[in-house]
Amino acid sequence: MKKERITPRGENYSQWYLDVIREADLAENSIVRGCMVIKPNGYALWEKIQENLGRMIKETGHRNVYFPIFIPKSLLNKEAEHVEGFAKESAVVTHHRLKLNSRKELMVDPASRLEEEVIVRPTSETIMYDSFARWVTSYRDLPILINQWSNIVRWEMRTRLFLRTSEFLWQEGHTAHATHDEAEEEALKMLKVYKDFVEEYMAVPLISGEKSEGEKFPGALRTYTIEAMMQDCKALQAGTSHNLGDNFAKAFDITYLDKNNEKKYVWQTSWGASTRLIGALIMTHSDDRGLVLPPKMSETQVVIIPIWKTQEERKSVEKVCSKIESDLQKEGISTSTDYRDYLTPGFKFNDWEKKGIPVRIEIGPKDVEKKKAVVCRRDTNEKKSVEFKNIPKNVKNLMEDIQSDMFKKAKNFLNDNTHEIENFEDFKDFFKNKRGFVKAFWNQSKESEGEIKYATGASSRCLIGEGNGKCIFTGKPAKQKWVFGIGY
RNA sequence: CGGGGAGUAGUUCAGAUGGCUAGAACGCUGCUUUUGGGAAGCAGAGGUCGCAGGUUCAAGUCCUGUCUCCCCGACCA
Repeated sequence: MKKERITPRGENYSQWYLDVIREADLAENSIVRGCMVIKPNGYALWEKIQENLGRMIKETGHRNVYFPIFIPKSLLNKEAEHVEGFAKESAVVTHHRLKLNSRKELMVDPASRLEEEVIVRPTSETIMYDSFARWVTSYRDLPILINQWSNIVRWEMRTRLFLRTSEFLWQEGHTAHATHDEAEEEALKMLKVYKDFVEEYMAVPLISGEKSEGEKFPGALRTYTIEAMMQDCKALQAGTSHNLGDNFAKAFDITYLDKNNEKKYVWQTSWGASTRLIGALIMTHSDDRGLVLPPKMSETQVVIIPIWKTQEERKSVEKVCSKIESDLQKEGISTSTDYRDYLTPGFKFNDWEKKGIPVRIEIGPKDVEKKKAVVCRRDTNEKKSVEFKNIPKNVKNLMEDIQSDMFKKAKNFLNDNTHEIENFEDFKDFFKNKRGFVKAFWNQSKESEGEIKYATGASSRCLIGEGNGKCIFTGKPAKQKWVFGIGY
């Protein structure tokens, strides 16, 4: 029996998002508050990120490390802004033992109270930089270029699968350099790596630039961001890269002797991207039939659906399927054939559409006879009949077409919903009725940012360029052009 | 932490003013017929009605307490 389609976008965007995740079997809420269970289909997406972003991180000279999940409270306390930024969302370990009480119930053993509480890492700057202080003594030890794949805990009040969970997976890079300029170059280089990965592999178009004072990372000198636009026109911060200046070097006493035997502080960067990227992928491309995956992010790129009535037909169809499957694999295309015999073809079509598999090939008795198969692309639902011998080449081209068409479609959407606005009345008017990115000149200050947010719900996303114009808020001459939007 | 809503089968929910053996749909198991866009019939399995008290001849339903979850805000990748 036909079930209702996935909730249409627009009516209830957040419900639609959750439906896509459920129907594609990516993840579910855990019984642990605010945490997420990532199921195999969802984890496969994370593995694509690890594989490709991970390779790009290594290619830029960084090596992987692992630091403890626990951070002594005293370490977290060392950088003033940093503490303040994370204090409100920390999970704290206070005891190390449980015991059974007289009713055989488990309880915390009060005798096991830790002398110093440890914090479950909300990010690893502090625990890593404590080590950096010992690793660095000479200019010859620099630069330090490391990366860590790990989980992170931030005790958020409100959570949402992939976008904001109390525990999430991420990658965090940490570097130390001899000079400010070298650190700045590194921060920008890694922002570029993120942008390249997200646009090229995930087909998610971005705007990128520096964050405002109010939005920057606690403890950073400057924060750079990549921002994506979701289909409800809200902005999603998809990754950040920070120039930490010498703030942490001073707090953790990370110093080296330079060529002139002078003691200097190091200059640092950190940068991270998380499972939120998966949320960005889902919200950028999915439609009312479910998830849509770009070929470069899909574990299975082509699914083959065999169709038969009689056992004889089944034999000849399966023979053709396995030939086509091996032909495709020779072209480097990952395939899967759905041989489940207790389901109808219609059910399977729908099943794989919900999962976002880029291309479906239908092969039945009619096709075997004509030596042609029906090839259907997920992103446009376009079907065509292709001769068996042409399938490998055809599908290979289709992979590239889908990848670039998905990017173009999302890019057009972003452009169509980006506007230039020059005065605050129009600005307020815009966010009253619509959503999207607004480019405007702005003399940034924490106070005006707060007032803009109060009046419109929008906040600055990033600085995108210089020029001459009038500040959107004060009307005074301004040189910086910013992008504003309603954020996730 | 503010404002709403909900806890009943694996899932989504229905069970009005208390009343017979607690229901449906989907899912699950078996058999049969099906199979080119979410198949159909028949037969089954599956429940401490969130938890703890109380009122009553009788509580999923009323009262008190308590816990949890969801949605919208404030906070954040």
